[in-house]
Amino acid sequence: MDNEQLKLENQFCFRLYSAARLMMGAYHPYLDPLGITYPQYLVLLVLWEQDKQPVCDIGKRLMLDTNTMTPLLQRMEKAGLITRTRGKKDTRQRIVSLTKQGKALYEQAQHIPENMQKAVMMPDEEMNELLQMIPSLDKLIEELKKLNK
Amino acid sequence: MDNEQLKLENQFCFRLYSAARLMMGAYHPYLDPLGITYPQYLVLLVLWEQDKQPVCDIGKRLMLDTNTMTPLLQRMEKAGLITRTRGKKDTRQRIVSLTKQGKALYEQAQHIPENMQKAVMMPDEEMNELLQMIPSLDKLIEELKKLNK
DNA sequence: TAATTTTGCATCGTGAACGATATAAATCAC
DNA sequence: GTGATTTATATCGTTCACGATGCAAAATTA
Repeated sequence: MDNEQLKLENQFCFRLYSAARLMMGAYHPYLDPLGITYPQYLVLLVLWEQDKQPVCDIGKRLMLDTNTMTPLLQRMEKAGLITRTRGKKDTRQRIVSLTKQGKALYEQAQHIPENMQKAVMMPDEEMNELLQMIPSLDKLIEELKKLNK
Repeated sequence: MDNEQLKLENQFCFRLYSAARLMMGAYHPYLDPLGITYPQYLVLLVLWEQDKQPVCDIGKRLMLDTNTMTPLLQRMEKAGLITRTRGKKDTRQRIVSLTKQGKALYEQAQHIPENMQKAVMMPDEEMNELLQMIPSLDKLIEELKKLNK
């Protein structure tokens, strides 16, 4: 079994997969007190930017289909973070709105990004390396989006 | 809601999370014919490098705990890819071994890495950008591993 | 307008991830 | 060697991710 490309060490995707998992784990200390999970945090980020969006718009931002979004939003509704009302113009749509509680979490989330940054405790130099990855990641994501269609 | 750091656009983790998901999706055309999932592919990569390993060693390589590994391996055993035998020296251990079928998949997996690379269809320049990310990703993973302990 | 296609959402089933908890075997401390 | 601790694995419950399917409303086409 000597195909170098088939060694775990040489798998780019495994690194992405691991980094994403570990990163989500690192959010736990900051999201647990708010009673939300990482995907729920992402939904809130979208709604904090713009309240009252249909499910499909949120899904497009997060690149998630309704079979993932619907149960996720149902849990958030049960938790009192959002409401899901019928669209007036297009009655198929479910308009997702922040509740008072969902809006209130925004204040508590203020310091999550900087706390995360501090938590990783990387020297500035390494932090810059990460920031330099962003354009490459974005290009990759664009390619993969095309591929997954 | 004007905290720039709390915009989805500025979330490094969201990019990781999305890239990892989409990348796994891109593996589908190559893994479906083999009847395996991406995490199962990772287990096979580890076993193809070195057969007959206890669960914890595989878990360490993949950075996954037994609560993820055990069900994953049980499914792979049911699919006839591996066997799980008791360790002789340490009877607590489960030694995971490739079956004939599990070994045979190695041949079928030979071209997955290059096919994936072709599928993404990135110009060499962008591919190099991705390869340049590897050291930074590895550093990040190391930091996060410490953090998740 | 009637027929067709597309869109928006929901449901179901399966496979991960992972926190919490349990259990037995191995190791350590004294 | 006995008691305490650690280690290796397993189980359970919850939340995601996602393929497949269904359905009704909207948009398109005939």
